[in-house]
Amino acid sequence: MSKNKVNIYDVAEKAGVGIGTVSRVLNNSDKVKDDTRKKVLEVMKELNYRPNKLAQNLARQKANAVAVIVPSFIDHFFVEVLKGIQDALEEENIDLILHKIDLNENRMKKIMDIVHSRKVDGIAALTMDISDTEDQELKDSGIPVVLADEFSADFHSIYFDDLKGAEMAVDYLAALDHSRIAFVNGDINSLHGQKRLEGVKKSFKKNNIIIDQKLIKDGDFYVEDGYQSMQEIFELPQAKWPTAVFAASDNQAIGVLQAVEEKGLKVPADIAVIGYDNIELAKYLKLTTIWQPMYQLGYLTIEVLLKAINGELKDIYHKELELKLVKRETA
Amino acid sequence: MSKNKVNIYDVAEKAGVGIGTVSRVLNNSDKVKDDTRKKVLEVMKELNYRPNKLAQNLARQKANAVAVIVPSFIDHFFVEVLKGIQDALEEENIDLILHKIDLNENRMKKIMDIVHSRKVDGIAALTMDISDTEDQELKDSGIPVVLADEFSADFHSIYFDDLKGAEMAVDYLAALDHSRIAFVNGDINSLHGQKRLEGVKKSFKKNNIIIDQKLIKDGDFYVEDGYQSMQEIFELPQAKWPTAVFAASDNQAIGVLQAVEEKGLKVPADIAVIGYDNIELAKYLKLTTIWQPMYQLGYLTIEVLLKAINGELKDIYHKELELKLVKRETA
DNA sequence: CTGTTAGCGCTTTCAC
DNA sequence: GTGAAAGCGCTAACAG
Repeated sequence: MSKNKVNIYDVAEKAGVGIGTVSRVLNNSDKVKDDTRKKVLEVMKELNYRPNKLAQNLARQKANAVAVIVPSFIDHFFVEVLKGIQDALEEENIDLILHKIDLNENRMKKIMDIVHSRKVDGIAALTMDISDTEDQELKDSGIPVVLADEFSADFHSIYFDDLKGAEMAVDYLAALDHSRIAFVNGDINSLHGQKRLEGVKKSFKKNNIIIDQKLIKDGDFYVEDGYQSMQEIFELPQAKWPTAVFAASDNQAIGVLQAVEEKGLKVPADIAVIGYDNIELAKYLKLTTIWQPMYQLGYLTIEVLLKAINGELKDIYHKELELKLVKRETA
Repeated sequence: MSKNKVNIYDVAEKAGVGIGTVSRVLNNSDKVKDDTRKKVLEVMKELNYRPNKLAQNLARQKANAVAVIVPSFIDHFFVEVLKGIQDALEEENIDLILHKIDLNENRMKKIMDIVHSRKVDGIAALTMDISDTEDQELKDSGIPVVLADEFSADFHSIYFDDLKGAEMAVDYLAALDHSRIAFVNGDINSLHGQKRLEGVKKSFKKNNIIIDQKLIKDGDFYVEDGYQSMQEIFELPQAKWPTAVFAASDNQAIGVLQAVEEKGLKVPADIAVIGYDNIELAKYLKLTTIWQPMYQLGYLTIEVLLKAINGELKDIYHKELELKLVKRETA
């Protein structure tokens, strides 16, 4: 029977000290005589004592955990970010409570539930655009929040410049002498989708490319959406087909690649393809893409969140992470 | 200033009742007069009161959370499983605390730390083979544990039959008249690797295929390992090349596909490829593979864990999930 | 340096 | 039905 029911009183009694002293050695207080510390430590080991974190947390009014909120669809993008998050958290020995929030449900209510539960000291939200009307309640709660992959004037945020990224992609295609360029966009209702579209248009204008609305598709950021969009493009008269396509995510680029291949066309000879994200797989697919440093995003998000929790941040922290073009073989 | 500092006493006072009553309505106790309940509920809303879960948990001696332990490498396999886990958990409103554990570190110590922290009511461990010598301590702790994708006589476990799966894959290749078959295995030190190798050998024997050790590779379950293994195979004299390869994971199959393609060879005409897992991507790569129902694995794991936590499980639960061959175009 | 005491915010008997 | 009081296991003053 080693059902660990031993608590601080048991240790104190057996060591012949008060519980205050036990608590002190637990918290590495320097004001404990070496002898007593040693004695207490011994008893702890003997009894196989471990502090009850639930009790510690309640007494300290600190949860020693953060919530990470992800959209319901965990895809490659989030996996990369999560890795960064986990690594950053592990170094600090802080628990990661994973919550997923569907786009269609009452997000702010769920978030506020998390806040009020007191089970976390802070929140990292991935790709959650919080509308201005919603955010007041969250702001008022005073809980540290950092937005990853989303900008907000009201919260710490770490983000990429979607416009710039899209522009970069199309510029590259244009430099390769493509003038019939399709854009397979993701969710046009998201800020990401809108900004990327802006970037595409900006580049088109700059490079004197005439916009063909039939070559601009939107859907979502998944593989099937890319596949679907490309299928639709192939329904156009062949003369209208693009010589290059920019997909708003690597996932979609994979779908595009599939569709192109099924058509018996060659990449990049017949149709060049450039993606967005640089997920791990992109390397193996030899996909040219825009690299969003996702791991770094996750890691930095936590670093900032922990600083916020520790009150080390006076102002709202805003940071744009640099995008990079990764040239491989599809464009 | 809405910094939610309101507690059960505030509510009790304002409602003109004792804290016991407030607690009762909080817990939907039936022995509260409708009038008082209504009154208390009103005050709660008015004060925007939410129970402090930290305190609830301490008083109840229950964390309302489970730990999910994953290996440090979160790949597509785990993402699928995680989805199932999350869905199952969400229905029960239980928190998911994600821990990663590296293979090389002191796993049991980390696990026992989690156990003793009291922050979780149970543990779901993915792909963790717990050695017999280690498991005693965990068993003694009495905390509910369920192993996913790993069998153990001592713990609830939900698993696949690796031997059968590998056999199935090679049988299929043999039925396609392949007799020079390479096996690109994963970690040979893992039970999975060993069992799959057994399955391959069993099928070889059954189908009168002579084992060529040069065509049996091992490494790890990642893309690069598959790529690497295939490269090594291509270093053999061309006459020795296989006409088909079975990869122990879809990740590796992707690597194999790459290597084959770079060689200018056609799949499946020159070399057929079959994978293992059926990750989401497999569909788009048209990869023939052995389907391990990963989502179901995650979902069931949580269902079992919650039952164990609620004391609804008398015996150790063991369940083998069925594998299935998914025929697509690479073999 | 160390013991004692009062919380942390809730649940849960135990009386009335 | 409901209030009062005693924990849950720990931290953090407060004395000495």
